[in-house]
Amino acid sequence: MDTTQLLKGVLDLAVLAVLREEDGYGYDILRRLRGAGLEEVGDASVYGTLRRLFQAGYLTTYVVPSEEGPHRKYYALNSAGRDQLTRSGKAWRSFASTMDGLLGDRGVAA
Amino acid sequence: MDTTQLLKGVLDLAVLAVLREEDGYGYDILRRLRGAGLEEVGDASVYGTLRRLFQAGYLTTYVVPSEEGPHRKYYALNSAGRDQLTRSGKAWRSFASTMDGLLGDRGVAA
DNA sequence: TGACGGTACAACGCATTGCGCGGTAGCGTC
DNA sequence: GACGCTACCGCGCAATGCGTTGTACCGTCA
Repeated sequence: MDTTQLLKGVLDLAVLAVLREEDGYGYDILRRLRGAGLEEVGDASVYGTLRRLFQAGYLTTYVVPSEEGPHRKYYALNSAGRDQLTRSGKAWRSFASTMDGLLGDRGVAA
Repeated sequence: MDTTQLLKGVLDLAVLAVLREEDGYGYDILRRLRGAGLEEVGDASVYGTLRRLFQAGYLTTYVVPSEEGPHRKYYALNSAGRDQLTRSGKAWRSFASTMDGLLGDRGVAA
């Protein structure tokens, strides 16, 4: 099972979705994603995605020094990010239902 | 909407699913995929995927000369291909439901 | 004190894979 | 005989997730 390829193009959406609930920093987001079921996400993927989303203008960021470890770079959704989350969410649902149609109503694995 | 990245890792599954119903040749599969909703699939992607799946041992192939055009290279699922279709289908459903969970039960776009 | 482990971030290069573009070729039509 | 549809393929590009390595902060425990 290679979740790697399935993640392509959806990790952005997953990160945006996780940030919708609450600001977060990389390491934290990584754990939230894994906790949600995406257990095979690599840390480098999350950090890279965050930088990409930030550069695309979907996130704001601020550094919070921690007294119990290294500093934490928090990321937060801005309005462009929320728009993007809505758009990507719609695209995902549409795509997913197309795939479900292709796989057959009775289910491939049934 | 960039379906390109969403397709990554799912085109294999889509092609296998289309072939489950009936043998097909590249150009035909392309039209079936587009008809099913994957309208932005490029022809090169389909031909490449078919070659990859064949090389992986999931497909058998045979050439049928056509009297109304160039020859057609048909592809058919073998038992390994059907197994793979089942596995990939399960992986897809599991992944999709994880994503749906992340997007929230009430829906992002609601 | 210093070795270890957990937290936290980032850079580098690799592998996969979908796509655009161009090319070859058979066939019918006008 | 130029065009257009069918049908297939090769080449190089771009996007993106990942493994690895490196940096650095902190507490614990020997």
